[in-house]
Amino acid sequence: MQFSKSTDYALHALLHLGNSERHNNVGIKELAVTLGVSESYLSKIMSKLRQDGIVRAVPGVNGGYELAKPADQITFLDVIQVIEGRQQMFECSNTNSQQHQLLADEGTDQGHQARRGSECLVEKVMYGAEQQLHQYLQAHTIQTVIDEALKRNCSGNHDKNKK
Amino acid sequence: MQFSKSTDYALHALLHLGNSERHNNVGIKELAVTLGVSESYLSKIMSKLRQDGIVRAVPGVNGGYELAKPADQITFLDVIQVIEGRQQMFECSNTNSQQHQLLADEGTDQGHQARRGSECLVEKVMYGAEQQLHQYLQAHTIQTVIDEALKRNCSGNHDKNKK
DNA sequence: TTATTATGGATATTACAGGTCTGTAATTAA
DNA sequence: TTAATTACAGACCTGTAATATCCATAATAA
Repeated sequence: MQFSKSTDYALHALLHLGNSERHNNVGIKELAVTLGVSESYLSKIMSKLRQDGIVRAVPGVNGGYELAKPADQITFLDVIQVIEGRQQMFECSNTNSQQHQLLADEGTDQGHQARRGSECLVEKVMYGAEQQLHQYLQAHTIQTVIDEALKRNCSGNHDKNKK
Repeated sequence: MQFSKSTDYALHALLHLGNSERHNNVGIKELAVTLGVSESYLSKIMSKLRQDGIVRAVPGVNGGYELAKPADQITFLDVIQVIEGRQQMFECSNTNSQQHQLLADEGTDQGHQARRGSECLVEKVMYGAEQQLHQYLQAHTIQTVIDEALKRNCSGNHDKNKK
């Protein structure tokens, strides 16, 4: 139950792109060095982001990556779903087990979402939890973090002159 | 980014125990058949639950498992953390990268929780999201689901006479 | 004591995250 | 046009964790 490193890389890469938006674009080499990860691997991740319309890539000399849309329109949820996939975090392994016969008996199939077969009550709770998570992740964007960083730098530097 | 099958098994097993609480305890054999999983594997999971004080186990003839505390005191979060572990879902891989030097500059180490080194802003967002998830999971217990099942059975049967 | 039941260790198997390498395509500078 | 640069796609490798089985052992009740 952990987010993959790829998600970590993706988020940090986007943060970097969002930060240096005045420069046209950033090459994979610079990104890789900044994040401390190999170019080969990072390029895989960037490709995914490109295929999903999060970044734009220009090949050739002086090419590189740039955000495909404003930083405040790229939510954490977007990024995570591109990298981790869109399958739900919990799926009941056997909705047909005796367990469900007992509990749901003949589970009133007008239920919530008319999923395949009778719905699992455990899955329902887990689904609700996931929605909570998604809601929060959707409310936070790349821009959110950039703003936070700027704020911190200002309030941090004005009397934090440690020399 | 998926919950393991073990978590699925654990939750369903506890649900079963909570349901047949009037009977003293339930053997691994019955549990395994009910859930449609092998005894060997399920017993590993039950052991974890026992070590964490979620269930009690009695060996010997007519032995088995029973809930170690009332079903409304066993939260989904409890169960998940026993099975999946208590590590946080997201950890920034390199807090010392150039990335963080740029963004956090010298990240004001009176920060939120005084974690090791300067705190990562990405991690901070992810941590917030995880808290949302935990909050929800903590509000739902084994009893919650049992109640839901009973409610559904009642309202489902009174005019759902499909024959 | 004996049958029963859970426990723990060892071991296999599989899937996947993480990562490297190579050749190809696209673009720009010369 | 050519050459250098850069992203792209695919094949491939590797270690680790999830899933699962089997067996020997300990504990308990009849």
